[in-house]
Amino acid sequence: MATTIKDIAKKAGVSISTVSLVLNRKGYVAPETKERISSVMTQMDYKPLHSARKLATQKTGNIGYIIWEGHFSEVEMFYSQVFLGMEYAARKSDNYILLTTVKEDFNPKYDLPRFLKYNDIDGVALAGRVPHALIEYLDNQQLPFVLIDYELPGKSFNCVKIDNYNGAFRAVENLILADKKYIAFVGGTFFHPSIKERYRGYREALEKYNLIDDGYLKKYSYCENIETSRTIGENGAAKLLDRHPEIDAIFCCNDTTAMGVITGIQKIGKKIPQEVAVIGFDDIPPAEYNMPKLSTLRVPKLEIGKQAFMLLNELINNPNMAPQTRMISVDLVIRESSHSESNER
Amino acid sequence: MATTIKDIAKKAGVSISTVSLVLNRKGYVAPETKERISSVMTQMDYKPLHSARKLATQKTGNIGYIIWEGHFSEVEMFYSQVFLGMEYAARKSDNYILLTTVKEDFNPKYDLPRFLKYNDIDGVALAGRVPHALIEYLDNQQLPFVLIDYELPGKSFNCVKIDNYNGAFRAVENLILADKKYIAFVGGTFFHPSIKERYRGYREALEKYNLIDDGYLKKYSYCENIETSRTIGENGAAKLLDRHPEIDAIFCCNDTTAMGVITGIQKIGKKIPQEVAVIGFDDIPPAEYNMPKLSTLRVPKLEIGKQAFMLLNELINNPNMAPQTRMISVDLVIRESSHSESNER
DNA sequence: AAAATATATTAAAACGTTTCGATAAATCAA
DNA sequence: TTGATTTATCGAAACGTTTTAATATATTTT
Repeated sequence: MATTIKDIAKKAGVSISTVSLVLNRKGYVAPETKERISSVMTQMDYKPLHSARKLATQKTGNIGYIIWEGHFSEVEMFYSQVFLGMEYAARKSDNYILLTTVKEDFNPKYDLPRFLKYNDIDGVALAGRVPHALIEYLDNQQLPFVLIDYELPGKSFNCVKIDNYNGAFRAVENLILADKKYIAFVGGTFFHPSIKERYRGYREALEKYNLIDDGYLKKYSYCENIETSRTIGENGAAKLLDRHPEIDAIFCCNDTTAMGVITGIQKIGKKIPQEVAVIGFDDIPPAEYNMPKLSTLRVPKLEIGKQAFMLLNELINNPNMAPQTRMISVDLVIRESSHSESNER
Repeated sequence: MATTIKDIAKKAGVSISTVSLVLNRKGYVAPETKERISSVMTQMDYKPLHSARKLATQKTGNIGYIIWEGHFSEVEMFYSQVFLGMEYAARKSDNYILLTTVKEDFNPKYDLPRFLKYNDIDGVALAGRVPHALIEYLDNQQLPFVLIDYELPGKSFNCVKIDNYNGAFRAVENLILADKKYIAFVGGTFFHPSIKERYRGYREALEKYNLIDDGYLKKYSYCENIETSRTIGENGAAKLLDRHPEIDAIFCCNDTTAMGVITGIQKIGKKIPQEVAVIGFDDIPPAEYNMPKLSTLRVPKLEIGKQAFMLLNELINNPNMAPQTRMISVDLVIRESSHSESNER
């Protein structure tokens, strides 16, 4: 039915091998032959059969993308952008990305994603916090994998990380230079190393300017030990501002939380950013459309996906590569929810 | 390297064909032989090679899932759940879902998703509003496809639809029975037939109870002709309540908008639901965690995905099937943002 | 002019399955 | 007992590529 390489060969008056050569841009083939073959290919709308190619080359051409089910449903704005980044990168090469989720009570014995169970992938990307049992499994299977925005203390794996520490530091420093004196932190679960790092950046910026004293962190930071969400932000802002009305800025562990913080502040009736400034982290799509527009640290999510893909590709072609970690830096983008430093003076 | 069907055959002392038969649960094979082969398979951790299978069966085993890029980034809470529903369904069969996005200025001549360009799929699911040029292309190519939560006036395609009309009708009726007198509508773009239908349900419920007069809709409905989002809700609530303080309930075209409406109302300082009740549509994950918790129409997103997958499968196995549309019904779930009918009396 | 090298093309094997048709043994119907 | 049917197994072709090694011609080097 569909045209095959044979049809092309016949019509172009050459052998199958030659057609294959031009298809793969390999070996020597005379310019005029190449030209003729190419034109026959487009003319006959030839599409090489994926499975046949993959069978011959002994690659699957697939890359797995695994994420917690909860993350995908709730924090997804972030990780689905990363997914898109991988997808875009994959478009240029010959790969498909298979996205799947994994349950919170994952057990590698029973719940293995199909593409792992059947070995239908050349490599795997793990997005965000992910079951450790899964990481272990991949490590044992010698399957190439990269961690995205996650790491395991002690172990050194291939990973793509965000420069959380410096981003947080810069944000808080910006608030300080904008003359804010009581800068609070609102965040969610500390299980995630990224959140930890953001908190550290916050703390150390305060230290640098000697703003921190014994009780400071106890007073001014609010964390609920669940996945970060808008609700945490709203609760946090309410409680914090109630107990400590002197707070004039809040740095949030991410944008979702920050948007919650903003509605929390607005309900109390305080002006943003004049009375309380807010800075988030991530720059997810709605941050820009929020009212007021959210100041935040732009994490280049597509770029992260791209880097993950490229790293994974290297790894696939060179399985014995030494583990590599790529650090992605972030940009402070000041919008309406905080003053820009320069506006301030 | 990896064990092949040959290895299994040799070790089990049978032919390749027999192994294939047990692998595919086909034909006659003696119970004890089957048993022996099976145990050899698990023992040797045999994983049939996908590409070889697919080459032999002449199927790709892939299904494409296409969505507008903007939709995926913003309205994604909804369509990504539908995607998950397909993924779950696909897990039980032998399919992978390839998710890809398509740009707003899509042109089938240049921007064709790779899996379409190379024919790497057996069928395609189109999520939500999607470029008409794409639908046309698929139709011409005779590729099996289903529309999810979308339809084209005039043309009859395979699709999975939400019972938008009845859902909206029931929600508004519920508000009426809870003694609300001035029920507004806030929504986004009418390009999407689902939104249109929700609006129609709203209107006809009012008609049924004779609440509607000449100027009603003009007065009480607010729509911005862009993709629906939180911002529309906030703007809508602000303007509507400013001009018409008598409004005591707002029915929203979807949850995202409804959550925006809620913050809008809260900023004005009105009590929800006592002064203004709010009902959304979709029941996306954050609806439940909103403050107050959002009353809404639960759309079974996973079920939609599942139905789409099943319909697509039927279609793939029987390409000449008459176009079918499956209507998925919705449930009214009353939470804190509106009174339950019974609470009211 | 011979030898070496670069260019151009191809035949055939290989990749790991499924499936068709053949064969043979076991069971059943007459 | 014979012939038909069911049960069980297998050999071989087919699926559409890539790739290796061989062959042939053209070009360059000696």
